[in-house]
Parts: sequence; C-alpha cells; structure tokens
Amino acid sequence: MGEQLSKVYEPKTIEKLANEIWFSRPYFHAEAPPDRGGPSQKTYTIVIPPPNVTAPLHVGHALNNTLQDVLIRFRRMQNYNTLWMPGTDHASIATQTVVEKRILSEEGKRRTDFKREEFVARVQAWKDEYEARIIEQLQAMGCSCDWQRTRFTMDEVCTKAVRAAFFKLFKDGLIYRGKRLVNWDPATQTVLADDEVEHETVQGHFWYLRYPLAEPVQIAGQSIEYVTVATTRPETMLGDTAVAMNPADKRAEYLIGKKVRLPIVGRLIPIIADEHVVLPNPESDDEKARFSTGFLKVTPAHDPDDWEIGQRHSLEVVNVMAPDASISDKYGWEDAHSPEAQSLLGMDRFEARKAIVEWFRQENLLEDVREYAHEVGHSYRSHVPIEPYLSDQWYIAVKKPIEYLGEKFGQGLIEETDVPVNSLAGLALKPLLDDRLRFIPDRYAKTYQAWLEKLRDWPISRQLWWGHRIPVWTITFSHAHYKHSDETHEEAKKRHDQECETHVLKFLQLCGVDEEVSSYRSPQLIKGTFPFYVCGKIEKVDDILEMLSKILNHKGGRVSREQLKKYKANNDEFKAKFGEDAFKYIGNLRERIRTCTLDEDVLDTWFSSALWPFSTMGWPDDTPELKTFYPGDVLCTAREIITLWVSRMVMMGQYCADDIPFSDVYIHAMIQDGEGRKMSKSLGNGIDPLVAINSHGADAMRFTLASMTTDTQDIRMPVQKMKLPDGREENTSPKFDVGRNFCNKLWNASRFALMNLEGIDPDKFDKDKMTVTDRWILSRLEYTIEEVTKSLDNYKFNEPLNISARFFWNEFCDWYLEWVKPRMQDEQQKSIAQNVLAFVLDQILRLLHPFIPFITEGIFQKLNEIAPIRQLRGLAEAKKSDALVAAEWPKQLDFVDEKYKQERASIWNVQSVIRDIRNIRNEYNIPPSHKLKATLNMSAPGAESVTKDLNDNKELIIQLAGLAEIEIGIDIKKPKNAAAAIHEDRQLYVDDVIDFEAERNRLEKKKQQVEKAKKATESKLANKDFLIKAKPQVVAQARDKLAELSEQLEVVEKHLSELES
RNA sequence: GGGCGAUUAGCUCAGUUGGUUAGAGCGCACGGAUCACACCCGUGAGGUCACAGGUUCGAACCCUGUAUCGCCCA
Repeated sequence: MGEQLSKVYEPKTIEKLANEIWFSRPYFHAEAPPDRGGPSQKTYTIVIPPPNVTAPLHVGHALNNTLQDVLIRFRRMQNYNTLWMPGTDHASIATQTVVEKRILSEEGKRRTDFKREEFVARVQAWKDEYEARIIEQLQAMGCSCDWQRTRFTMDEVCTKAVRAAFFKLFKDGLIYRGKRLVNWDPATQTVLADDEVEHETVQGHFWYLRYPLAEPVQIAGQSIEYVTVATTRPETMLGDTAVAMNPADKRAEYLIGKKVRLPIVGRLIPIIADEHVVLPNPESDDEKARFSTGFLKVTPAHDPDDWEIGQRHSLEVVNVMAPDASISDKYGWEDAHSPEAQSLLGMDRFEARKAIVEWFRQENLLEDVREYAHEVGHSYRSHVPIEPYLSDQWYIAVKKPIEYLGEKFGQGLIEETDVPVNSLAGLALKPLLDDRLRFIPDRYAKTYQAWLEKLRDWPISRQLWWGHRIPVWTITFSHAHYKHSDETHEEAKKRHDQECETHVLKFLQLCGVDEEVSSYRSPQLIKGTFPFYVCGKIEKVDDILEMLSKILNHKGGRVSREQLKKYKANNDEFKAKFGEDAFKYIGNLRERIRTCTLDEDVLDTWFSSALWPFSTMGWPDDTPELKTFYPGDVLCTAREIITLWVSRMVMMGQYCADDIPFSDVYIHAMIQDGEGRKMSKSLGNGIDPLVAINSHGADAMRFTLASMTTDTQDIRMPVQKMKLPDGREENTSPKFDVGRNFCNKLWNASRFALMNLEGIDPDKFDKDKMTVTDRWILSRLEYTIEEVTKSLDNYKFNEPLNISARFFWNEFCDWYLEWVKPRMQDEQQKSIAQNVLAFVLDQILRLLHPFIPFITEGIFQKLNEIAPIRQLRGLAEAKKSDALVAAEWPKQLDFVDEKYKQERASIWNVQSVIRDIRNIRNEYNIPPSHKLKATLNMSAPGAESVTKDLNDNKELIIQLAGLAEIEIGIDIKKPKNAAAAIHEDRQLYVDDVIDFEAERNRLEKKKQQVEKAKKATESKLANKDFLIKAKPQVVAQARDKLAELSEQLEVVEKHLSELES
C-alpha cells in the first residue's frame, strides 16, 4: 500500500482529499440542542472577526484564522461541542469607497449619478463576489468553521439584531442628536473617515494677528490695547468666538474675563482660560511653544481642538463656510453686517485667507508672518485640504448612567474614573477590572482600559448609502401657532410642537404600534422647529410612517388623474393595513406635520460589528444557539481594533445579551515585510494566502505562521516574487519553505512507517518485549503530549508546534526510526516495533493536526487502512476515528513511570557516544562505509551501572555510528593510534585513525574550552560572598562542576603529552 | 505630544521564577546517492545578548537613562 504514496509530498492532492472527507459529514457543524436538558457537553465558541468584503484576504488574515483554527481543532479533539462562527462584514465606508472608485474609473460615473437603490445594488454585487472569494480562501486554508451558519453583518438575521439594539438604546435615552465636526471634503462634498484623511506636511505660515481689546488693560503700569494671536488659518477668524490663554500665563489674571473686539466682524468675544493653550517660550524644544504668543483664537466651528474648548466653555459656534468651503453667512453666521465682512462672502477659503491677511496688513494689525511647516489633512480622494465641518449627527451616550441597570451593576463611578458603573462604558470596563475579561498578552488590557476611561460619546451616523439605515423618522411641525401674551415665540413654538407630538403618538396608537415606538423631541430649536424623532422597534412602524408621508404629500388641488389614482391606492392600502380609525386620524395630522422623513444616514459599521457575537446567533430571539454557545470563549484578533471593536462588543454584549461575549481576548502579532514595513496594497508587498497555498501548500503556510507566533514579536516575513506552476509571478515568502520542508519530512517518515506496518497485529504486542528504544520514544511522547497540551491551553502557538515538531523530527525520525529499521527484518521483534511505531505515529498526527490539518488527515486515512487498530495492548489505546478531524486528543500516557524516565539517561548516553564517533569520523574525513573500531573508557566513580547499561545497548551504538565493534569498560587503556573524545566521566577512542597534527589541534581546542570553564568556576568559588549568599545547592553544583572539569583537564593534558612522546 | 513593544549568530526568532560553557531554523563550510525523505542525512564554524549606568555573590533576564525601529492614540 505504501507504494501508492508519492515520494514527494504533494499539497494539492492531499488538500483535496482532506477537504472531501471534512465536507462528507458535518464535522465542523455544532449542534445546538433545542433543549439543553440532560448531561450537557462542554462547549467552545469562537466568532470569527468578520473580514471586510472590500478585498480578498491577505496573509494577516491567514495568520488570524490559522490561530483560531488551531484553537478550534484542539478543542474539538478534546470533545468540546465546538462552534466557530464564520461570516463577513459589510464595512460600510471602506466598501462603498472601493466600489465608488471602481465605478468612477471604469464608467466615469459618480455615486450621485445613481439612485440610492441602484447604487446599493452595485455594492451588493461587489459584496457577493468578495464574500464568495473570502470564504473560498478560508476553506482553502483549512478553516473548520461551521459553514452552514455563515453570516453577513447586513443579512436578515444581523439586521434584525441591529434594529433591536438600536431601538433598545433609543428607548433607554442613550441615542441623541448632536453636533460634531467631521472631516469634510469640499471638492467632492462628502464626509471622510479619519483613516481616509492623508496627513501631508505643508510649508505654510503663521500669521500673527492683533485683536484689539474692547477696553485697554493695565498690566504692570503699561496700557495693553490688543492681544496677538498666531494662526495658520486666518480665514477662520470670522468664526472666532473667544480668545483663550493658559491660566498659568502671568498675564492671565489681568486679561481673563476681558473682551476683545473681533476685527472685520466687530463681534465682542471673551478672553477665557484653558490649559490647552501652549505657553510661549522662544527657547523651547517644542516648536509650538516657540511660535506661540500665549493667545489662541478659538473657532469652534472650524477646528477640532477649538470645538473641544468651545464645549468646555459653552462658547457660541459660528460656522462661516458653505459646504464648498466658500465664505458664507447662510450656514450659521448671523452677524456678517460690516461692509468688510460682506465683501468676503462668496470667496473661496484660500482667496478669503489672502484678503483677510491683506486687510490686517492695511489696518496695521498684522504683527508678523513666519514660515511654518505643519501637518495638513488632505482628502485621499480629491487631494484638497479637508475642512473640519460642523454637522448634525446621531450619538450614543456612553457615560450616561442607565437607571435600571443600577440594580444589577450598582451605581456611582468606577474608582478613579468618571465612568459610571451602569453606563455603557462602565459595562465594558468593569469586567476587565473584575477579571472576568482578560487579555493575552495582558499588556493589551492597558490599551483597552485607557480608551474606555477617556471615552467620549460615540458618533454613529455616517453620510453613506451602504450600511444599516438609521431607523429614525424626523417629524417637523407646521409653523402656525398661537402665541400667548406671556410667552416668547420659542416657548409658544415648543407648546405647539408638543401638542402636535401627542397627535402623532395618538395616531401611532390607533395603528396599533404604540408599544413598538419610542420618541424624543429635540431640546434645541433647529431651523425654527423642534424636530420630533420617532424610532420603531419593528419595520411596521416604518411602513406606517412612510405611507403617512406619502398621503400627507398629497396636497389636493389640481392633480393628474394618474396621481389621484395613486393617492387613492395609498389610502386604500393604508386602511386595509392599519384600520379605518387610524386612517381617519390622519386628518388631524394633515395641517400639523410639515415633514416626515426617514433618516438618510447609515450606521457606523462598528455598530453592527459590536453585536456580532450574538447577532449571529439570532439575538434578540431566545434561540437554542444563544443558550448553547453564548457567551463564547475567546476572541482572536490583531491589536489595531482593541478599541474600536473589542470594547464595543463587550459593551453591547453586556447591554443587549446580558453577558460579556467572551472571557479571553487573544491579541496576535502583525505581519510585516522583510524590512519591517506594514504590508499594504500601495507598497505592493502583500501576500495573498492563495498564492502561498499554491507555492508551498496550506499546511506549509500554517506551519510557518504558527511557528512564528509568539507573545512579543511582530512577524517579519521577507517577500519574494516567485513563479507559480501556472506561470504567474506573485508575492510569496521563502519563509514558507520551513513549513513545506517539515511537511515533506512528515510525509516521508509516514510513508516509511506505512511501508513497514503491513501485517501489523495488535494482539502480538507484548509490553515486556519492548526494547529500551521503545520505552524511550514513549517516554518522550508522554512529555510531548503534556507540554503541547499545556501550552495550547495557554494560548501559545510557536511553543506547542515547535515541541511536537522537534519530537517528531529530532527524536522520532533521527533516532527511533533509525533504530527500528533492523528490527523490521527480525520476525521476533517486528510485531513489537510495528505496534509502537503505529501508536507513536498516530499520536504525532493528532498532536500536529490543529496546525497542519490537511497532511495529518491524509496520513491518518492511510494509517486507518493499514493499521486500523493502534494500541499497545495492556498499556494504551489510540481511540479509533474515521477522520482525524474528529479524533480524540492524545491522553496522558499514565504507564510511563519513573523507570521509563530513568531509561532516558541510557539513551542520552548512547546518543552522546554516537555523536562523538560521528564527530571524529567527520573531522578525519572517514567515509561512512568504513566500519570503525571504538573503545570507551568509563572513568567516573560509580560507573559500573552506566557501563553495564551501555554494554547492554552496544548494538544501538554500533548501528548508528557505523562501527564494526566497540569495547566498553572501566580502566581500559587508550589504544595506540586512537583519536580521543574526552568528557568528564568517560573517554572515547576511535582506533587506528590517528593523524597526530589534527589530533593535537583537536585536543588543544578542547583544552582551551575546559580551561576557560574551569577558570570561571574557580573564580566563582573563590568569591566568599558567593559561598555565603548563594543557595547551597548552587554552591554544591559549582564544586561538582569544578571537580569534573579538573579531571577532564587532566585527561586532556595526559593525552596531549602522550601525543608528544 | 502620550502609551505600548522591540533591539540576542549573516537572516528570522526562542530563551520559563536571575544560577553550568546563551539555543533553534534558514544561510554558510565540510562530508555523504545508505534500501522513508537531497524539500534529505552527518559534522562544524559563527554571539561584547543595542549602548551607558545601577541593584545583586551572580544579569540576556530586575531598575534608571540613551539611541534606533515598529505600532496605537492624540
């Protein structure tokens, strides 16, 4: 049968074979019993970090998913009910952007050339393509996900969860409308995400502008008439609403609270104290201090830092620009009355900059202009400088206490923070502090903690089309209202809107959805109205409001027959769906409601990601999956998304699903190229896992990645173009050779074993007939099983892989297989050797399977054919399985006792002697075919038992050292013309090979080595402090060492002198 | 600017609670078509553990500082 196996390991063949087996039965599927009664199996759950559907997976994903698969396969073999939930992320902005780019370059069209539904359909098509590719890649890597559960963040199941979570937040008063500065691209007029802003160093200027004080101030007898602010963006001064200075500034006590008259505009603005302001210091290393005047103009509407200052001091916000970044008084600037201000309206921001600087110059208010290189954010799309632009966005309040959670989690702030225990941030932070959540390696807990502690409200709306549409309807009411004599207009408007609001709620009640809606009214007047926000728990609410909106839009009067027909149809449909009463009530709303519209925006992509651990399992429904697999066990991810993703999953898990989604977070390395650079498309240094699989095989790739995964180091992976079998030139890495070589070795060793296992008979095994080599390899196996299991439990990856690989290669192949060869020719011994061989190989396959699943599965199948029963009768049994994927993880070999362990020393001595002989053979250039005669003199006290032992194992030495014979004894004289290898406790001689010159060199070298070691030990022992303070056994060890070294040195010297004579 | 990490052989990396002469793989050198494997076997050379201080009987390991590189956050 063995001859069926090719001489060289062929990944493709074996990958195909293994996949056929794995998909022939639901090995990867985790059953969630509808009723969890009875003895329940332990579960183990990992949800995949869903890859973005923007692009195919790269080698970083390959690492991430390899590690997850290792954990999953390990636990599955340990008989856990194991679920690995797969899926992909819609990645709203990233995906929309790549599709927009593609459409622009291929068709010359922009997003706005499409209807929203059309465009979304285009993105959907892209998603379908890449989702399929990603799943193909994951399967090619061998990921044992529960494929029939594959989810997508925008599929029906996840969408339902998003809706439910959003509603819950809305109802709990945690979602609100607020203002925020966004990265605005004035050229394309779109919002950019932070990572779409490219920072470029620009050679610009600092302009020093004088702002006159409203009234002169006396400081130390001097009359101060103005303050000087330094700015890189003079055009924003039109929106200044304060001048800030550091309270530590000596001038502060005279100036804080005073007013400044803003040039051009004439606005009176206060001087305020804020520690953000950099104190001036011409000597400082800090460039900002050198350029600072100590006075900072504050423009909350046009600068993120200023926005913060504005928030802290409740400053007015004056937006002086239109969306195209021209100066405008139509977007919040209400005091542009002066002729100078009027003349600036309509100017582009850079034109305005020139005009304003010129104006200051002419008015003698321009104090200085200095060169200044600074970072300016540019749009990665239009390459124009981005404009921080004020806009209305939806937020989640993350530090607002949630009353009803107080019972469960307590009240008040988490110690040393401003985070309430029962706020969303608290829900994420507390589990870490309580050790319910841990990071591996634990240093990443800091990142998580720090981020949560200074967390600010989460802006969740995005001005995009691809994503979960925000399920909020904004209803505004008519302007018509009566004003009571004692009311302001605003108060009257508020009262009026409140009345309207009750009508809307009454209407929804008549529609039968009053339990399914939540609403809130804007506390602020926006464009003359207080918008009323309505969120429905179910889609029915959307239907109602959409139809209502259509019906209200019909204003009567002269309309076409067509429109009238449509209107009537709408009415009829509404009546049919929601009843006559509700329909009649629309009359009450007709004159009151001005607009009723569904929000245009979509949710931040992390919103649905935050729900991923339970949305995929059917939350909010109480599904068997949730009961069985939630909370899960571990999240495995890269460190870049600890804040954006991990924290939000914990937060939402606790908030929505009543528990944190996992207890362990394993953070793995990042993969860099050979120069330590991040892999990226633009550098062209990325590696496609499919290419690596093509060039080296999936197992080889996995082996290499796992063997490089440690807690501390990022992975450097030299990238090299390689010609693939199909002729393409693609990036792969020579590092994968390591894995491929290993697989080839495993393949061939197994092939050898299989060839020798014909006719194996488990009944012919007799444990008392095992040789020392059998017991030795079993004791090494026992050690390996223990270590590998332990280190996998602790999220080590390189360690278990290296331990099992070394056991396989350096012990099993290099020694055991070599010693087994002659036994296979001996009918007596063959049966014993066969059974041990089959058993050990079986266990090796099991240990390696999580790392290199394909090849181990392939070999396991062959092993099942040739040696279906692998056991050591009376000692151990490898439990049968049709497939390795479902086989049992190796159990501890309890029969390996002290006696076995003592025998390890025997083999160690044998190996040491063999190495000595091989060394001499090499140094004297003696061909392997030349059989040597060797003599071994044992010199240590009490050497009798070792000598006997070695004599018993003589054959093992003769066999692997290429000897004709060896004499082993005590007090044997050195034969004439023999080369020597000298140790503390023994001297080995190889007869009749002497080359005096070479031998002298060898011995001299040895002598130096020993002398050096001896000196070091002597000086240590000469140190009194060492004798007193070091642990006694350390001192004793040193004494023994010295004695041994002295003796060794004596022998070496003796041999040297003999050479002379 | 703040935080985290790294710096050990030519390269990529290990190095457990401080304790013999600091390890592996690749590469290099030498030898090898032996009936599993040349993607192999055997042997060997190769290190001032980034630098400077400190703690200690003893430091690659602990502490302080410096330099360089990487990442995250502002």
